[in-house]
Amino acid sequence: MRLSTKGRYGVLAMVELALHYGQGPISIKEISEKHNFSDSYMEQLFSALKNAGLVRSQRGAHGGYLLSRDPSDINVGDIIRALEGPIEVAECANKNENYECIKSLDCLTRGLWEDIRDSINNVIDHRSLRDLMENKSLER
Amino acid sequence: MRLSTKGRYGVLAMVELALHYGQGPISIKEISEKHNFSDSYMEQLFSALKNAGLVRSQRGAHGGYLLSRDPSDINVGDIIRALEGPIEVAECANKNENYECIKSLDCLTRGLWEDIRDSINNVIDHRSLRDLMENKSLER
DNA sequence: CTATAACCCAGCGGAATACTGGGAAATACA
DNA sequence: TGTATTTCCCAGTATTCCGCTGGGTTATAG
Repeated sequence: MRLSTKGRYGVLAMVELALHYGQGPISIKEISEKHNFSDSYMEQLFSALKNAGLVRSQRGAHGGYLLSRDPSDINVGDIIRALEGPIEVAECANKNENYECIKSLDCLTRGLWEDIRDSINNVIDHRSLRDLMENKSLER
Repeated sequence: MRLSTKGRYGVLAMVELALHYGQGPISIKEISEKHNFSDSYMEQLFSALKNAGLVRSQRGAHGGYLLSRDPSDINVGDIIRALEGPIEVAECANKNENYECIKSLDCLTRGLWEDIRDSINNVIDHRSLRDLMENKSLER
């Protein structure tokens, strides 16, 4: 039950961009050197983040990446889903109502997987990059 | 962010035992045939469940496994942790306070991983086998 | 023109996951 | 007493996925 490095590196990198927000682009090299990530691996993550519309890029010398909107407007869920796809604790939990296990015993556990998924989503969808910058926890 | 088959098969198998509670042992064969699991794989899971004290076994003909206590007294968290170890979303989230990342930027994300972990544990620790049998959701 | 960056794509090594197989020891029942 | 049935135990294996490497191309600043 672990997040892959994609999610972890990705969130970390995005926090980095957030801390620089409004101060021009940061290059992949800067980020990966700071955190000891592999350059080309980071590149792939940023490619996905860009496709998801979370960052903008600037090519060429002095180029790099920038957040595409305010840190308070990007939440961790956006980042993780861009990099890892939707949260899916067990296969069946994301299927539609007609999925075969609906009639079998499997269904006794299905609600459980859905609840776990929902609780994860609930955390990551209510935490913005700005919250992380300010080291804020979710008030509960 | 997926549970392994260990966790999924394991919970399912335990629900099966729960449905039979008080009616003698069920063999691995019965369970694995019903759900199309591999016999020997199931065997390994039950070995772990037994070590964790969640089931008792009865060897020989007409033997099998039984819950070691009432279904309402075994929760999903017990089962998943017995089979997969403790929930650990990111490495650092389960380290102690002195872990090195405490001073680095990593810490801005650490609370996040901990919150995700806690929210998962919160779900699985408040759902008993009896709840599953009765298809009860967590009231929220 | 040159250095520096993003971009793009293909492949690969290693670890973990999911599973197989064989042979023991215990128990029920004939 | 013997046989079928079951747990028990351990070792190996197939496969998948994760994390990463490497090659080259295109854009931009100075």
